[in-house]
Amino acid sequence: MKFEEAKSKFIQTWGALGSQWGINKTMAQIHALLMVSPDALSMEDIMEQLQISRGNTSMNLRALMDWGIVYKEYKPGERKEFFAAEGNIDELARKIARERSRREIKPTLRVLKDVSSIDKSTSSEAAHFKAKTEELYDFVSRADNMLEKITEQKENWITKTILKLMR
Amino acid sequence: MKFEEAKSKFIQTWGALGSQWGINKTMAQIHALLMVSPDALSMEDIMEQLQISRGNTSMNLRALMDWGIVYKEYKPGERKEFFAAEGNIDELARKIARERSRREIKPTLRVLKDVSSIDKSTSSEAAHFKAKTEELYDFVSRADNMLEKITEQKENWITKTILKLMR
DNA sequence: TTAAACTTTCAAAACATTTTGAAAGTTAGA
DNA sequence: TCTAACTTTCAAAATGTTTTGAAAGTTTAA
Repeated sequence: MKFEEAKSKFIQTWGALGSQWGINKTMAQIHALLMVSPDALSMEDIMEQLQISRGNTSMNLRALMDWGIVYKEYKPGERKEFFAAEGNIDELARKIARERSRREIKPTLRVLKDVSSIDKSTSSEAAHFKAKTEELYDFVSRADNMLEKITEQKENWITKTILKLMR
Repeated sequence: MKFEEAKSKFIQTWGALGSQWGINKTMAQIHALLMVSPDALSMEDIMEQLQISRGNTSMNLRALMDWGIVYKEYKPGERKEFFAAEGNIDELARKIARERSRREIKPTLRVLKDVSSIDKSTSSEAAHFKAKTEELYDFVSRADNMLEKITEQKENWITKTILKLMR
Protein backbone atom coordinates (compact mmCIF):
# COMPACT_ATOMS: atom_id res chain seq x y z
CA MET A 1 0.00 0.00 0.00
CA LYS A 2 1.16 3.52 -0.77
CA PHE A 3 1.45 6.19 1.89
CA GLU A 4 -1.36 8.37 0.58
CA GLU A 5 -3.71 5.44 0.37
CA ALA A 6 -2.78 4.25 3.86
CA LYS A 7 -3.26 7.71 5.29
CA SER A 8 -6.68 8.09 3.77
CA LYS A 9 -7.73 4.62 4.87
CA PHE A 10 -6.60 5.34 8.41
CA ILE A 11 -8.53 8.60 8.54
CA GLN A 12 -11.69 6.95 7.18
CA THR A 13 -11.46 4.08 9.66
CA TRP A 14 -10.86 6.33 12.62
CA GLY A 15 -13.86 8.39 11.54
CA ALA A 16 -16.10 5.34 11.28
CA LEU A 17 -14.93 4.12 14.67
CA GLY A 18 -15.79 7.50 16.12
CA SER A 19 -19.39 7.27 14.91
CA GLN A 20 -19.87 3.92 16.62
CA TRP A 21 -18.76 5.55 19.85
CA GLY A 22 -21.01 8.56 19.68
CA ILE A 23 -18.28 10.89 18.42
CA ASN A 24 -18.97 12.63 15.19
CA LYS A 25 -17.14 11.49 12.11
CA THR A 26 -15.44 14.76 11.28
CA MET A 27 -14.18 15.20 14.82
CA ALA A 28 -12.60 11.75 14.73
CA GLN A 29 -11.15 12.38 11.27
CA ILE A 30 -9.56 15.66 12.27
CA HIS A 31 -8.06 13.92 15.24
CA ALA A 32 -6.74 11.11 13.06
CA LEU A 33 -5.23 13.59 10.63
CA LEU A 34 -3.50 15.54 13.37
CA MET A 35 -2.21 12.35 14.97
CA VAL A 36 -0.35 11.26 11.89
CA SER A 37 0.88 14.71 10.91
CA PRO A 38 4.46 15.35 11.99
CA ASP A 39 3.79 19.08 12.25
CA ALA A 40 0.90 21.15 13.51
CA LEU A 41 -1.68 22.04 10.86
CA SER A 42 -3.61 25.22 10.20
CA MET A 43 -7.36 25.36 9.75
CA GLU A 44 -6.76 25.85 6.06
CA ASP A 45 -4.63 22.68 5.90
CA ILE A 46 -7.30 20.63 7.63
CA MET A 47 -10.09 22.00 5.44
CA GLU A 48 -8.15 21.13 2.35
CA GLN A 49 -7.00 17.67 3.36
CA LEU A 50 -10.41 16.55 4.58
CA GLN A 51 -12.44 18.63 2.12
CA ILE A 52 -14.68 20.16 4.76
CA SER A 53 -16.00 23.65 5.40
CA ARG A 54 -14.45 26.28 7.59
CA GLY A 55 -17.30 26.25 10.10
CA ASN A 56 -17.21 22.51 10.48
CA THR A 57 -13.48 22.59 11.05
CA SER A 58 -13.70 25.35 13.61
CA MET A 59 -16.44 23.67 15.65
CA ASN A 60 -14.85 20.26 15.73
CA LEU A 61 -11.43 21.62 16.61
CA ARG A 62 -13.02 23.34 19.54
CA ALA A 63 -14.69 20.09 20.63
CA LEU A 64 -11.37 18.26 20.42
CA MET A 65 -9.77 20.94 22.54
CA ASP A 66 -12.60 20.60 25.08
CA TRP A 67 -11.69 16.94 25.35
CA GLY A 68 -8.11 18.03 25.96
CA ILE A 69 -6.71 15.90 23.17
CA VAL A 70 -5.84 18.63 20.67
CA TYR A 71 -3.81 21.77 21.35
CA LYS A 72 -3.40 25.14 19.70
CA GLU A 73 0.09 26.04 18.69
CA TYR A 74 1.45 29.35 17.55
CA LYS A 75 4.31 29.64 15.11
CA PRO A 76 6.57 32.65 15.32
CA GLY A 77 5.92 35.11 12.56
CA GLU A 78 2.62 33.43 11.61
CA ARG A 79 -0.71 35.03 12.24
CA LYS A 80 -2.62 31.75 11.88
CA GLU A 81 -3.29 29.25 14.63
CA PHE A 82 -1.96 25.74 14.25
CA PHE A 83 -3.29 22.56 15.79
CA ALA A 84 -1.61 19.40 17.03
CA ALA A 85 -2.91 16.22 18.65
CA GLU A 86 -1.77 14.85 22.00
CA GLY A 87 1.29 12.90 20.95
CA ASN A 88 1.44 10.35 23.75
CA ILE A 89 -1.03 7.54 23.30
CA ASP A 90 -1.19 6.58 26.97
CA GLU A 91 -1.97 10.15 27.80
CA LEU A 92 -4.59 10.27 25.06
CA ALA A 93 -6.33 7.21 26.44
CA ARG A 94 -6.21 8.56 29.98
CA LYS A 95 -7.82 11.81 28.92
CA ILE A 96 -10.57 10.04 27.04
CA ALA A 97 -11.22 7.72 29.99
CA ARG A 98 -11.38 10.65 32.38
CA GLU A 99 -13.73 12.67 30.20
CA ARG A 100 -16.10 9.76 29.65
CA SER A 101 -16.16 9.06 33.35
CA ARG A 102 -16.93 12.67 34.12
CA ARG A 103 -19.50 13.15 31.38
CA GLU A 104 -21.31 9.83 31.44
CA ILE A 105 -20.49 7.47 34.27
CA LYS A 106 -20.71 9.97 37.12
CA PRO A 107 -24.12 11.35 36.06
CA THR A 108 -25.42 7.81 35.58
CA LEU A 109 -24.30 6.88 39.07
CA ARG A 110 -26.19 9.83 40.48
CA VAL A 111 -29.40 8.70 38.76
CA LEU A 112 -28.91 5.09 39.84
CA LYS A 113 -28.44 6.09 43.44
CA ASP A 114 -31.48 8.26 43.18
CA VAL A 115 -33.87 5.78 41.64
CA SER A 116 -32.70 2.92 43.83
CA SER A 117 -33.70 4.86 46.92
CA ILE A 118 -37.41 4.08 46.55
CA ASP A 119 -39.34 2.25 49.23
CA LYS A 120 -39.25 -1.45 48.47
CA SER A 121 -42.24 -2.37 50.60
CA THR A 122 -44.89 -0.95 48.30
CA SER A 123 -44.95 -3.89 45.86
CA SER A 124 -42.86 -6.85 44.83
CA GLU A 125 -42.23 -5.10 41.54
CA ALA A 126 -40.80 -2.15 43.44
CA ALA A 127 -38.64 -4.50 45.49
CA HIS A 128 -37.25 -6.08 42.34
CA PHE A 129 -36.58 -2.70 40.81
CA LYS A 130 -34.75 -1.52 43.89
CA ALA A 131 -32.61 -4.64 44.01
CA LYS A 132 -31.67 -4.44 40.33
CA THR A 133 -30.79 -0.76 40.32
CA GLU A 134 -28.74 -1.19 43.49
CA GLU A 135 -26.85 -4.03 41.88
CA LEU A 136 -26.27 -1.87 38.85
CA TYR A 137 -25.06 1.02 40.97
CA ASP A 138 -22.64 -1.27 42.67
CA PHE A 139 -21.30 -2.64 39.44
CA VAL A 140 -20.93 0.68 37.65
CA SER A 141 -19.26 2.30 40.61
CA ARG A 142 -16.76 -0.54 40.87
CA ALA A 143 -16.04 -0.34 37.16
CA ASP A 144 -15.51 3.40 37.41
CA ASN A 145 -13.12 2.89 40.31
CA MET A 146 -11.24 0.32 38.34
CA LEU A 147 -10.89 2.70 35.41
CA GLU A 148 -9.52 5.32 37.76
CA LYS A 149 -7.06 2.88 39.29
CA ILE A 150 -5.85 1.73 35.93
CA THR A 151 -5.34 5.14 34.43
CA GLU A 152 -4.00 7.02 37.40
CA GLN A 153 -0.50 5.70 36.88
CA LYS A 154 1.06 8.01 34.38
CA GLU A 155 3.43 5.80 32.44
CA ASN A 156 2.64 2.67 30.51
CA TRP A 157 -0.47 1.79 32.37
CA ILE A 158 -1.62 -0.80 29.93
CA THR A 159 1.58 -2.80 30.30
CA LYS A 160 1.62 -2.48 34.07
CA THR A 161 -2.00 -3.53 34.35
CA ILE A 162 -1.54 -6.56 32.17
CA LEU A 163 1.42 -7.64 34.24
CA LYS A 164 -0.69 -7.42 37.37
CA LEU A 165 -3.51 -9.35 35.78
CA MET A 166 -1.17 -12.14 34.71
CA ARG A 167 -0.08 -12.97 38.23
CA MET B 1 -39.56 9.25 44.73
CA LYS B 2 -42.40 6.93 43.77
CA PHE B 3 -41.80 3.64 42.02
CA GLU B 4 -43.42 4.63 38.74
CA GLU B 5 -41.42 7.83 38.58
CA ALA B 6 -38.17 6.02 39.39
CA LYS B 7 -38.83 3.38 36.78
CA SER B 8 -39.50 5.93 34.08
CA LYS B 9 -36.45 7.96 35.06
CA PHE B 10 -34.27 4.87 34.94
CA ILE B 11 -35.54 3.90 31.49
CA GLN B 12 -34.99 7.42 30.15
CA THR B 13 -31.48 7.61 31.56
CA TRP B 14 -30.48 4.21 30.25
CA GLY B 15 -31.81 5.26 26.84
CA ALA B 16 -29.82 8.50 26.83
CA LEU B 17 -26.70 6.64 27.90
CA GLY B 18 -27.20 4.24 25.02
CA SER B 19 -27.21 7.07 22.48
CA GLN B 20 -23.88 8.34 23.74
CA TRP B 21 -22.48 4.88 23.16
CA GLY B 22 -23.75 4.38 19.66
CA ILE B 23 -26.70 2.22 20.71
CA ASN B 24 -30.08 3.45 19.70
CA LYS B 25 -32.33 4.90 22.34
CA THR B 26 -35.19 2.45 21.96
CA MET B 27 -32.88 -0.53 22.11
CA ALA B 28 -31.40 0.70 25.36
CA GLN B 29 -34.85 1.51 26.75
CA ILE B 30 -36.23 -1.91 25.98
CA HIS B 31 -33.22 -3.42 27.67
CA ALA B 32 -33.71 -1.20 30.72
CA LEU B 33 -37.38 -2.13 30.90
CA LEU B 34 -36.66 -5.85 30.71
CA MET B 35 -33.90 -5.57 33.28
CA VAL B 36 -36.19 -4.18 35.94
CA SER B 37 -39.17 -6.37 35.11
CA PRO B 38 -39.46 -9.36 37.42
CA ASP B 39 -41.16 -11.38 34.68
CA ALA B 40 -40.64 -11.73 30.98
CA LEU B 41 -42.69 -9.32 28.86
CA SER B 42 -44.54 -9.77 25.59
CA MET B 43 -44.13 -7.50 22.60
CA GLU B 44 -47.49 -6.02 23.43
CA ASP B 45 -46.34 -5.20 26.98
CA ILE B 46 -43.21 -3.48 25.71
CA MET B 47 -45.09 -1.50 23.07
CA GLU B 48 -47.53 -0.30 25.65
CA GLN B 49 -45.08 0.57 28.39
CA LEU B 50 -42.69 2.43 26.09
CA GLN B 51 -45.35 3.73 23.68
CA ILE B 52 -43.56 2.55 20.57
CA SER B 53 -44.68 0.81 17.40
CA ARG B 54 -44.74 -2.89 16.74
CA GLY B 55 -42.05 -2.71 14.05
CA ASN B 56 -39.70 -0.73 16.23
CA THR B 57 -40.15 -3.19 19.06
CA SER B 58 -39.58 -6.18 16.84
CA MET B 59 -36.38 -4.81 15.27
CA ASN B 60 -34.80 -3.70 18.50
CA LEU B 61 -35.63 -6.93 20.31
CA ARG B 62 -33.87 -8.77 17.55
CA ALA B 63 -30.82 -6.51 17.88
CA LEU B 64 -30.74 -7.14 21.63
CA MET B 65 -30.90 -10.87 21.00
CA ASP B 66 -28.04 -10.56 18.49
CA TRP B 67 -26.00 -9.03 21.28
CA GLY B 68 -26.93 -12.02 23.40
CA ILE B 69 -28.29 -9.91 26.25
CA VAL B 70 -32.01 -10.59 25.80
CA TYR B 71 -33.66 -13.98 25.49
CA LYS B 72 -36.93 -15.29 24.18
CA GLU B 73 -39.05 -17.20 26.61
CA TYR B 74 -42.09 -19.30 25.97
CA LYS B 75 -44.86 -19.66 28.52
CA PRO B 76 -46.86 -22.86 28.55
CA GLY B 77 -50.30 -22.38 27.09
CA GLU B 78 -49.36 -18.98 25.61
CA ARG B 79 -48.99 -18.45 21.91
CA LYS B 80 -47.03 -15.22 22.34
CA GLU B 81 -43.29 -14.92 22.77
CA PHE B 82 -41.96 -13.34 25.92
CA PHE B 83 -38.66 -11.56 26.41
CA ALA B 84 -36.31 -11.31 29.36
CA ALA B 85 -32.94 -9.61 29.87
CA GLU B 86 -29.77 -11.35 30.98
CA GLY B 87 -30.20 -11.29 34.75
CA ASN B 88 -26.59 -11.45 35.85
CA ILE B 89 -24.84 -8.12 35.54
CA ASP B 90 -21.32 -9.56 35.35
CA GLU B 91 -22.46 -11.76 32.52
CA LEU B 92 -24.14 -8.81 30.83
CA ALA B 93 -20.94 -6.78 30.96
CA ARG B 94 -18.88 -9.69 29.66
CA LYS B 95 -21.16 -10.15 26.69
CA ILE B 96 -21.08 -6.48 25.84
CA ALA B 97 -17.29 -6.40 26.11
CA ARG B 98 -16.95 -9.45 23.89
CA GLU B 99 -19.29 -8.10 21.26
CA ARG B 100 -17.59 -4.72 21.13
CA SER B 101 -14.23 -6.37 20.82
CA ARG B 102 -15.45 -8.56 18.00
CA ARG B 103 -17.33 -5.85 16.14
CA GLU B 104 -15.05 -2.87 16.60
CA ILE B 105 -11.65 -3.54 18.10
CA LYS B 106 -10.71 -6.53 15.98
CA PRO B 107 -11.57 -4.86 12.66
CA THR B 108 -9.71 -1.73 13.73
CA LEU B 109 -6.64 -3.79 14.53
CA ARG B 110 -6.73 -5.30 11.08
CA VAL B 111 -6.76 -1.86 9.48
CA LEU B 112 -4.00 -0.59 11.75
CA LYS B 113 -1.77 -3.52 10.93
CA ASP B 114 -2.51 -2.98 7.29
CA VAL B 115 -1.82 0.73 7.06
CA SER B 116 1.27 0.54 9.26
CA SER B 117 2.88 -1.85 6.81
CA ILE B 118 3.85 0.89 4.35
CA ASP B 119 7.45 1.54 3.40
CA LYS B 120 8.87 4.15 5.74
CA SER B 121 11.75 5.14 3.51
CA THR B 122 9.71 7.09 0.97
CA SER B 123 9.41 10.28 3.01
CA SER B 124 9.76 11.50 6.57
CA GLU B 125 6.00 11.99 6.61
CA ALA B 126 5.56 8.31 5.75
CA ALA B 127 8.02 7.35 8.47
CA HIS B 128 6.08 9.34 11.02
CA PHE B 129 2.81 7.81 9.89
CA LYS B 130 4.21 4.31 10.15
CA ALA B 131 5.58 4.95 13.64
CA LYS B 132 2.31 6.41 14.89
CA THR B 133 0.07 3.71 13.51
CA GLU B 134 2.37 1.00 14.83
CA GLU B 135 2.25 2.59 18.24
CA LEU B 136 -1.52 2.70 18.01
CA TYR B 137 -1.69 -0.93 16.95
CA ASP B 138 0.41 -1.88 19.90
CA PHE B 139 -1.73 0.05 22.32
CA VAL B 140 -5.08 -1.13 21.03
CA SER B 141 -3.98 -4.73 20.91
CA ARG B 142 -2.76 -4.56 24.50
CA ALA B 143 -6.01 -2.97 25.60
CA ASP B 144 -8.00 -5.66 23.85
CA ASN B 145 -5.91 -8.34 25.54
CA MET B 146 -6.50 -6.70 28.86
CA LEU B 147 -10.25 -6.67 28.29
CA GLU B 148 -10.12 -10.35 27.47
CA LYS B 149 -8.07 -11.13 30.56
CA ILE B 150 -10.39 -9.19 32.78
CA THR B 151 -13.60 -10.67 31.51
CA GLU B 152 -12.58 -14.25 31.00
CA GLN B 153 -13.04 -15.10 34.64
CA LYS B 154 -16.68 -15.96 35.01
CA GLU B 155 -17.54 -14.83 38.52
CA ASN B 156 -17.17 -11.40 40.04
CA TRP B 157 -14.50 -10.21 37.71
CA ILE B 158 -14.74 -6.59 38.70
CA THR B 159 -14.04 -7.39 42.34
CA LYS B 160 -11.22 -9.75 41.51
CA THR B 161 -9.61 -7.28 39.16
CA ILE B 162 -9.76 -4.46 41.66
CA LEU B 163 -8.13 -6.67 44.27
CA LYS B 164 -5.30 -7.40 41.87
CA LEU B 165 -4.89 -3.76 41.00
CA MET B 166 -4.68 -2.79 44.67
CA ARG B 167 -1.66 -4.97 45.37
C1' DT C 1 -56.46 -27.40 5.22
C1' DT C 2 -57.86 -22.97 7.22
C1' DA C 3 -58.05 -19.13 10.05
C1' DA C 4 -56.69 -16.64 13.86
C1' DA C 5 -52.80 -15.11 16.49
C1' DC C 6 -48.80 -13.55 16.27
C1' DT C 7 -44.07 -11.62 14.23
C1' DT C 8 -41.26 -9.59 10.69
C1' DT C 9 -40.28 -6.60 6.94
C1' DC C 10 -39.57 -2.37 4.62
C1' DA C 11 -40.87 1.99 2.18
C1' DA C 12 -42.17 6.27 3.55
C1' DA C 13 -42.44 9.79 7.16
C1' DA C 14 -40.67 11.84 11.11
C1' DC C 15 -36.96 13.25 13.56
C1' DA C 16 -32.07 14.26 14.72
C1' DT C 17 -27.50 15.46 13.60
C1' DT C 18 -24.10 17.35 10.81
C1' DT C 19 -22.42 20.49 7.50
C1' DT C 20 -22.23 24.61 4.93
C1' DG C 21 -21.09 29.33 4.03
C1' DA C 22 -21.82 33.97 4.63
C1' DA C 23 -21.96 37.42 8.11
C1' DA C 24 -20.31 38.86 12.45
C1' DG C 25 -16.59 38.92 15.55
C1' DT C 26 -11.70 39.22 16.89
C1' DT C 27 -6.85 40.33 16.73
C1' DA C 28 -2.33 42.01 15.26
C1' DG C 29 0.33 45.14 13.24
C1' DA C 30 0.87 49.32 10.28
C1' DT D 1 -6.81 54.29 14.88
C1' DC D 2 -7.85 51.26 10.77
C1' DT D 3 -7.63 47.35 7.94
C1' DA D 4 -6.50 42.92 6.51
C1' DA D 5 -6.03 38.34 8.19
C1' DC D 6 -7.96 35.25 10.53
C1' DT D 7 -11.73 32.63 13.55
C1' DT D 8 -16.35 31.88 15.26
C1' DT D 9 -21.22 31.71 14.98
C1' DC D 10 -25.59 30.19 13.48
C1' DA D 11 -29.66 29.67 10.38
C1' DA D 12 -30.63 27.01 6.65
C1' DA D 13 -29.66 22.93 3.82
C1' DA D 14 -28.02 18.45 3.45
C1' DT D 15 -27.54 14.16 5.22
C1' DG D 16 -28.28 10.30 8.28
C1' DT D 17 -31.01 7.61 11.57
C1' DT D 18 -35.05 6.04 13.68
C1' DT D 19 -39.82 5.12 13.77
C1' DT D 20 -44.16 4.00 11.95
C1' DG D 21 -47.76 1.05 10.25
C1' DA D 22 -49.69 -1.72 6.97
C1' DA D 23 -48.77 -5.70 4.23
C1' DA D 24 -46.46 -9.98 4.00
C1' DG D 25 -44.90 -13.85 6.40
C1' DT D 26 -45.12 -17.53 9.88
C1' DT D 27 -46.91 -20.64 13.26
C1' DT D 28 -50.29 -23.13 15.92
C1' DA D 29 -54.28 -25.57 16.77
C1' DA D 30 -58.63 -27.12 15.42
